[in-house]
Amino acid sequence: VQKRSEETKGKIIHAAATCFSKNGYDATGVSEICATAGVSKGAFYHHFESKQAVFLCLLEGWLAELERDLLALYQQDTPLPEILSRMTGSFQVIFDTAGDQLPMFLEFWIQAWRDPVVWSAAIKPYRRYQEIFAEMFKVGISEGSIKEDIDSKLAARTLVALAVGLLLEGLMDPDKGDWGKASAESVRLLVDGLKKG
Amino acid sequence: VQKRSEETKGKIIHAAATCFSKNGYDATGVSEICATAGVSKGAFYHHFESKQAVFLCLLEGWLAELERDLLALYQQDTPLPEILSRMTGSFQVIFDTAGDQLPMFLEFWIQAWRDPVVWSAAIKPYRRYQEIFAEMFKVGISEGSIKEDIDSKLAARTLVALAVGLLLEGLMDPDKGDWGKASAESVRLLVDGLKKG
Amino acid sequence: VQKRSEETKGKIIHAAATCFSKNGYDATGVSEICATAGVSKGAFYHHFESKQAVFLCLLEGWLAELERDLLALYQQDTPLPEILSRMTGSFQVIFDTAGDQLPMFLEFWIQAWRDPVVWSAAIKPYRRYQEIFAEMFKVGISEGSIKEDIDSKLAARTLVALAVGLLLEGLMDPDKGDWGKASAESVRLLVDGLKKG
Amino acid sequence: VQKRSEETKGKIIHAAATCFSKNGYDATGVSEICATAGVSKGAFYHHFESKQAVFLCLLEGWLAELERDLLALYQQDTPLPEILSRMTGSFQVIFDTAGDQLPMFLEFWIQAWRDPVVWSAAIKPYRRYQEIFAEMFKVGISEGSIKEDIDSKLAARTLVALAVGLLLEGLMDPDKGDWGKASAESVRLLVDGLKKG
DNA sequence: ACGCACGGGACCACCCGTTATT
DNA sequence: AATAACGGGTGGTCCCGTGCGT
Repeated sequence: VQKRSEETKGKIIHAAATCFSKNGYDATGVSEICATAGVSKGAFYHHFESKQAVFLCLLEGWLAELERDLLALYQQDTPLPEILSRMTGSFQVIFDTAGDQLPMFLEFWIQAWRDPVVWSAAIKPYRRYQEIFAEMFKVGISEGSIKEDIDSKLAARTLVALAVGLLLEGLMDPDKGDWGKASAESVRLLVDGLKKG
Repeated sequence: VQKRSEETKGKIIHAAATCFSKNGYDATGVSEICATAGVSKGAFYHHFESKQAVFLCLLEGWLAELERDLLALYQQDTPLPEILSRMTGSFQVIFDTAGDQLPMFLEFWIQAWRDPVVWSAAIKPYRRYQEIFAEMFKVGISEGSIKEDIDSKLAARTLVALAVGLLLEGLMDPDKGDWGKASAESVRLLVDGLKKG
Repeated sequence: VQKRSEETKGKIIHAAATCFSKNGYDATGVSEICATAGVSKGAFYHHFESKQAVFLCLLEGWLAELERDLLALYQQDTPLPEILSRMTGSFQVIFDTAGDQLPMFLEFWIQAWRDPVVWSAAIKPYRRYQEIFAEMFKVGISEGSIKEDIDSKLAARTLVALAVGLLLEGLMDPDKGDWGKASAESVRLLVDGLKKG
Repeated sequence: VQKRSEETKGKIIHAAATCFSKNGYDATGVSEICATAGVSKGAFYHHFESKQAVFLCLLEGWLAELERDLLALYQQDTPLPEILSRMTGSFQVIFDTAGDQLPMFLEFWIQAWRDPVVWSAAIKPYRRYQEIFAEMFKVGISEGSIKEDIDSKLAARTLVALAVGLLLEGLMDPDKGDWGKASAESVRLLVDGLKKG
């Protein structure tokens, strides 16, 4: 079977995520990944063309998961403020569970800025997130929970940017215990200003 | 004289900024910096202890400049919304003038996350920025331009995070012509929600 | 097979011995070793962790061989003076065959003085040699060929020190033709003083 | 005046001795010597042509001192065994006072083996030491304290070699407290074998 | 007599990717 | 499918010595 093969590939991907998170893309060597995964270089280059290929694989998985989560939120039949509240409520959870892989986010960003291949793989999903939120705000306006004079696209853009900014701040701040709560409050501060009444 | 020395050091710093911005810290070689600066490796290591030392030097200069600009804004005797409006108005200018060095910002952040030395050099000024903005908001509340029930610290934190997020977005977006304007609008969206009446 | 591997490793070790002997440990570059061995740097660092690792490998091999030879002498059932005589008789042979690698001995010593790792690798066997000789002298006393009032440990220590001193002298003296004979005479001079009657 | 000049030169020489002893000739950088001496490289290269020049200067000083001490012993009007006894008695003193510079001895030896310039500077004095001792033994024979059938040259050579060997052993042994005494005993063991009666 | 800035060249370690081998 | 050996090249650091200036 090729079950064994899939397993090896999984180990490599997992190891790569760990290494990239810990030391960054550039500073991580292929040998290091192999050692962490417990496989040989031959195995690595059998499954992936290059170091970048693993990185892209990682990126795609991350983006797909993010979009899935987002769409799950969107399709619920709930008022927008409630949705955002839930979302922010899950910030701390995100941090606690996937906190180790969070530095990867920065790594993705920086590589995307430099490498056109990574860029095009990252920018499209990113735009889609903005569109999803814009759609949410539109619904919010039509359902009367958001002020009518708000530009839904601008609001979406702002919200996403704020989230990104808060994420970066969370990276720097060692006080991760409070990060989720504080971030939720920040988002609420923004959203409160958009709410009607 | 040691005028020559200062000149050489300046050339190195400038070259390093260029290279780091273009290729990132890790991918930039010392030889590359030297070649760009037009100096020898001997000269480089005469002025700096290591590659990291140049990086730190760059970071400190950047942070100092930022703080200077911020304090200049703060000390003006103007209503807060007007101050923020001016600030956002200068966003586009920043992008046009120092746009090439903006990737350095990300580089700073990522290195700060990894290296404790860089971190402690970056985190203090960052906290100071937050405090400056918090002070601004306090003044805004007392002068009656900001809602009384706003937590000034939270507002400051949110504003800075938003700025950081917008900056990152600007990096990704090739359409830099509109970035300044769009960012200004985002900030206004946030601030409008905080304004009284 | 891994026969090829063993061969490469052997070539590297041999080349390293040559280079260290000729130019010394510090002055020998890894590239030089590789060039002499006819292998690439990749191969070198595949087989050894560092330059020091090859050195230690060399040292261990040398010490092991020495101990083997010594024990072979010890286990013969012959009167002590005869044993020593044979040993000194082989001095010249040593010089002629392994003469080129003799400078390594000094290199070992100096590195052992400086580096604790090398030191602990060298000092134990060295002490063992002293013990072996001490044992020999004890046997010599009990068999009546050595004066009874001789301290066997002191005699062993003195003999080893003399051998070391003669080795160093041999390094300096370009007149290697006579070195073996002269050294044998020196040792006999010492031993004669210890013999009974 | 050039008193200042001499002072600087002295500082450099002293610093070089310290550095060479601590890290060895090859591993010691000129900058390191300068830093230790508290002078600039300009000063260094004003007084010495190269790193080797300082080394040679050091070597010559050392050899001259040694010869002076030896001749002082020789010219005393004392029986040989007494002279040797005194000499060995001063072993421990040597170790305690000049112990730090003792590694220089090894450094001298190894450099002498490699560099003809150093070699010729070192070999002549070394031979002279042997001759001095040979002369001593001759006197010892004629005064009746040494066996008549002893070859004075061989005895001298053996004695010097033993001293050298003991010196090297002292380098390796961390237990320097006992080294002087033990060495004295070793020399006595050899000399006792040469004494008449 | 001495100080500082500098030149250019090496060295060790390591890294990415490939080939021989199983 | 996976291993181990290998190739060649780069990277940061440091070093010896020079030359200008005082």
